[in-house]
Amino acid sequence: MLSRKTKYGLKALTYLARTKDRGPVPIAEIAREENISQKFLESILLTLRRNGFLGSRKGKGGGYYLIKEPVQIQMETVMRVLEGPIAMVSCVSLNFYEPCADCPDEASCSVHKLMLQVRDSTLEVYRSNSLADLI
Amino acid sequence: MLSRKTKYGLKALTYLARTKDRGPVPIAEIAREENISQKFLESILLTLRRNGFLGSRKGKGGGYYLIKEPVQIQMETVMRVLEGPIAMVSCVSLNFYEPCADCPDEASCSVHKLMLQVRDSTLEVYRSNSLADLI
DNA sequence: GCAAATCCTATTAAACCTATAGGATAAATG
DNA sequence: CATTTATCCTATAGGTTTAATAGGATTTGC
Repeated sequence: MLSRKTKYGLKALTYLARTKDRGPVPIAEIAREENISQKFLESILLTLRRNGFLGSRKGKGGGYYLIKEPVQIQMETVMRVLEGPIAMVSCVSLNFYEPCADCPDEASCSVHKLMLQVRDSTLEVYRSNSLADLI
Repeated sequence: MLSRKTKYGLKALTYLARTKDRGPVPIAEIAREENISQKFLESILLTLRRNGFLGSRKGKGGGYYLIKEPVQIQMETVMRVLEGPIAMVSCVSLNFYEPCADCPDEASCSVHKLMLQVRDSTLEVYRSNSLADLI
């Protein structure tokens, strides 16, 4: 299941992409328009900023804004930041690899074999979608 | 992340597919060979039996066994039984559909759009793999 | 100075996952 | 028929994660 964090993060990014000519947008507005708990969204936008997707301005007239073009924001990166590993098991993870404690041999592991295919096909979806494609 | 329940369930099914000519295999053997907690595996095999994948025999010489040919056991079905919905959000789920409470319009929802693609590509992997393919 | 906003940490409440406990039931065997 | 082997079944503990909230500190614009 997709976490709400990711869901809300994607919605916020989309919202900011749609309003990108308007300058900084306050959290309160995004939360209201997208039906998201404001405080929760606050922490999500913070991580998106810390990970280089968003810029922010404090004070009156402030808010969040995209610091890249929507076309340049790949879902692969977004998903890793919000949701974590794309792979369903760590032993097939590209960025978060870890061997399974219980599994003596990856090459002969049925779970490994199946999850590798799932990872590859999911990755292809994320790689072929930028933020611009979601609008 | 894949739950351990699913992981163990897949390993057990694979084990039973490999030993399918030997008749019923006791839980204890599978647990030992695949490094799985026996009690936990017990409950997993129970659900697999209740869902029509396995048969069982009690008492001495008893155990679990496949009641279909490995080729006929599709990963799509197995995954639904063990892991639940294949979709990452309920609004794109084929078998567990539920509308999102916070989302006024699916057609224009970016999350919906992306997750639909992920579901389709994942589904294709599960549909093109039977238990026989994992051995 | 005041209001509007982000920034940041901590805490709670609920849900879910993994594993275990403890026995009930059934079958095979000598 | 007693013993052993094995599944069957329910309940529950313990831990982890997630979602949301609380409460204030800081910065900015006017």
